[in-house]
Amino acid sequence: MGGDTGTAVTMKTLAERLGVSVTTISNAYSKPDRLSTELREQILAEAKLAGYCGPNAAGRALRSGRNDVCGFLFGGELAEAFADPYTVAFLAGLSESVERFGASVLLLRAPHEGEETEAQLLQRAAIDAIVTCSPTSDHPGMQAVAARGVRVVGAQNSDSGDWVTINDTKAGRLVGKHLDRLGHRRIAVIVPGHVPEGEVVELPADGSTCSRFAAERIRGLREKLPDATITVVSAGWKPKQAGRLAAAHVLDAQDRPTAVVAMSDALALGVWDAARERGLTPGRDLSIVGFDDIPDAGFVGLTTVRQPITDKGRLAGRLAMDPDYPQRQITLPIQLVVRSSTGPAPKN
Amino acid sequence: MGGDTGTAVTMKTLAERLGVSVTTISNAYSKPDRLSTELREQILAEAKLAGYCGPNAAGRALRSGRNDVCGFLFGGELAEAFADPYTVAFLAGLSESVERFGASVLLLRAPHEGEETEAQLLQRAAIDAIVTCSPTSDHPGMQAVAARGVRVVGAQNSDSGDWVTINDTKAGRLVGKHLDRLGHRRIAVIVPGHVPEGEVVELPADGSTCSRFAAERIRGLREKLPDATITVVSAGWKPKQAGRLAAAHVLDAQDRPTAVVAMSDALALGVWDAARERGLTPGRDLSIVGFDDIPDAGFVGLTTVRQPITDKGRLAGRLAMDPDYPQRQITLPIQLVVRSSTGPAPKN
DNA sequence: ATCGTTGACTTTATCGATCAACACGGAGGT
DNA sequence: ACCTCCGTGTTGATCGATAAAGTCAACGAT
Repeated sequence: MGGDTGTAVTMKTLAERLGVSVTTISNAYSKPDRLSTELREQILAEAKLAGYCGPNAAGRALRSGRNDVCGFLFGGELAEAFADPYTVAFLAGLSESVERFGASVLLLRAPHEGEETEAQLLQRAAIDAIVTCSPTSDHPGMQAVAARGVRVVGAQNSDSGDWVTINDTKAGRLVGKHLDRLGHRRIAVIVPGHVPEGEVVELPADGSTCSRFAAERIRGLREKLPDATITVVSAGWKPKQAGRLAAAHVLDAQDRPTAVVAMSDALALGVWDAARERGLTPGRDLSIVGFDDIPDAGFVGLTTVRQPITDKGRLAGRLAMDPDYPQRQITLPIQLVVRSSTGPAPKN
Repeated sequence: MGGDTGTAVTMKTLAERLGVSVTTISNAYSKPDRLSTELREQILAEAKLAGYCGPNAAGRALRSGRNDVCGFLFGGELAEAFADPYTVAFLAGLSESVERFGASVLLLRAPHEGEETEAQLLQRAAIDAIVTCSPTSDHPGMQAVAARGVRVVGAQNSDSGDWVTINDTKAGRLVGKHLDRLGHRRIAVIVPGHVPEGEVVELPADGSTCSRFAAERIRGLREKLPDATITVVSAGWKPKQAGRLAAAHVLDAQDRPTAVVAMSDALALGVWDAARERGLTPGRDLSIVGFDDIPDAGFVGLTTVRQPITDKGRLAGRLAMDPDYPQRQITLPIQLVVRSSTGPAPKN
C-alpha cells in the first residue's frame, strides 16, 4: 500500500503526480466549490493512495494566519481544573462553542513566578485567542497573557478588554440582603488565593487586598449588612481544602460567626466539612452560602448565587473566536437560590 | 508606547531595526547560549519596546517540524470527559507529563460518523502526537486518527502501535475469582457503548461484539466462573445514566443476578443508584463491582479493580512526546480492592 | 609564521500551504 | 463578429521562522 518512497508526501509531490497545480490540491481540501466534483474526488482518492495526510497544519496556519485554536488558561494545575465543577462546566460551554467555529481548545496553565517553562508554553502556543478562567484576574503570572499578543477574553470583571462575567456587587447584595433578613451580624467571608497551601490568613475586611471580583462581592455584602462584623479569610487556591481550613480558622475563634460566605460553592463545600467536623448543622448552627450553583450545591442543599456557568463558557468562546461579535463585555444574570444551608442566626 | 506603525512586528522588522540578522533574533529567543548576553538583553529589550510578541508559533512549527502539542482524543462530548473521574485523572497525568516535554494538550473530540466538522478538526489540528482515551478503541470514528499521520498512543490494548494499558483478562479473573468465592452464579456485566442514549441492549455473553477491553475482561471473568450464568448488557456511553439504565434492565428481569460487574466505576455508581431505587442494599442484596478505583469508589465503598489511572496518563504522555522511549507497549499493575459493595450471594 | 579552534554572527535555502492576480475556453448578450 | 462574464485552474509571491553552512576576527599552540 501507500506507494511512496518513504519521504513525506506534500501537496507539491501530489500535484506533480497528478499533473495539476498545488493550489488545486489545496482547493480540493479547503474550497470544494472551486473545482469540479470529479477532479476533487480524483484528487482525494489519489491522495489517500499516496499516503497524503491532508494539508499540513503548520503551513496552513502560517499562511492563513489562523490556528483554529482557542487557548484556555487556568490559574493552577490542570488537574485541579478538572476537579473543579465550576471549571468543568465552563469548559463544557467553551469547547462547545469553540467547536462551532471549527476550532479546538488548548489547555494552558498560567505560569507562576519563576516558572520559565510554563511561560514559554504560553508564549509558544499556536492560538488565535485565549480565554482565562481564573478565580482572579490578578493571579500571579496572569499578566503574561497580555504580552502574548492575542485576543484575550476574561471570565471576570476588568476595566478594559473583552469579558463575560456577572455583576459581582449585585451578587454580594443578594447574599447580604438574605443574611440580613435572617439576622446574621457576625459573618466570615472566605476568598480563594493569597497564601500557599496549608496556611490561613486574615485579610482587610474591606476587601481591598482581594481580587476584584471578591472585593466587589464584599462591597455588595457590606452594603446590605451595614452593622455586621465581617471577617475576610483565605487559605489558598485548592477550593475544598482551602474552604475547610479557612472555616476551621474562623469557627475555632472567639466570637464564632453565624454565617460563612464562601466565594465559590467548591469553597463552601469545604466549609461544610469543617462545620460537620465540629458538630455544627449547616442552616441551623451555621449558615453557609456559596456562589456558582454547581450540581453538588443542589445535592447537599447549599444556598448559593446561581450563575449560568456553561453559558459563560459558551459566550467566552464566541468572543474569543469571533472578533466581530459586537458585544464585547457581557454581564450574565444571576439569581439567589435559597436552600437549607441558611437559616435564622442562632440566638447565641 | 509600542512605537510601531501598526503592522505586525516580525523578526525581520526587528532585525532591520537593530541591524542584526533574523537568525540572531531567533537565537535570542530559542538558543540563548548562541549569542553574547549583552546582545541578547538588548534584543529582548528592544523587542518589548517595539511590541514584538515573540516568535510566531506557526512559523516556528512549520520550519522546525514540531508543534509542541499533544492531542487528546476523547470518544464523546468533551463536557462528558470532564464529568468522568477516570478521564479527569488520566488528563491530570497526561498534562503533567506533556508539560514536562514543553508541550501542551489539545482537546479533541473523536468524530462520529457523518460529523464532517469534527473530522476536519482532527485533521487540521497542529499536533505532534495524539493520545486516545476512549473506553473502546473501536469507538465510531476512532479510526479517523490513523489517517492523521501522527504518532498515536492508545490507552487500551491493541495488537500494534503504542499503548499503555492494563491486563484486562487478569482484571476479569480477579473479579471472577472474588465473586466465585462469594458464591455468585448469576452475574450481569455492564459494558459501555453500543446503543444510543436511553436504550438498552443485551449482547452475546461471550463478549464477541464488545470492544476488546470488555471482551477480555469477560473472558477472565468466565474463566473463574465457569458454571455461572453471565448476561452482558449495554445502555450507551454516558456512564452514570447507562449504568443505572442497564442495571434497571437486569434487576427487573425474571432471574435477577446476584452480582453486577460494571466495566467502570462510573457505570457502577449508576448501578448503585438503580439498586437503591429498588430497595436493594449493595453488598447484601446485590453485589456490585467496578473497575478503575476512582475517588468516589472509596467514598461509597465500591469493590473495584484499581488501576493507576494518573500514571497511565503520565506514561501515555511520555510515549506520545518521546518517540525514542524504548518501551512502547506498557502494561500497568492492577489490584482488586474489596470494599463493602460485595458480599456472599444471597440464598435467594 | 602557520594552522586549527572557538565564538559570534550572517547568508541562503527552505518548511508546506494559501492568497491575489491572472489566463483560458466557452456561454450569453447586443 | 465582438465583448463580457463565469467557471476552472495556473503562476508567483509570501506567511514567519529555523537549520545548515559560511564568514570573519581573535587566540593559543606548534
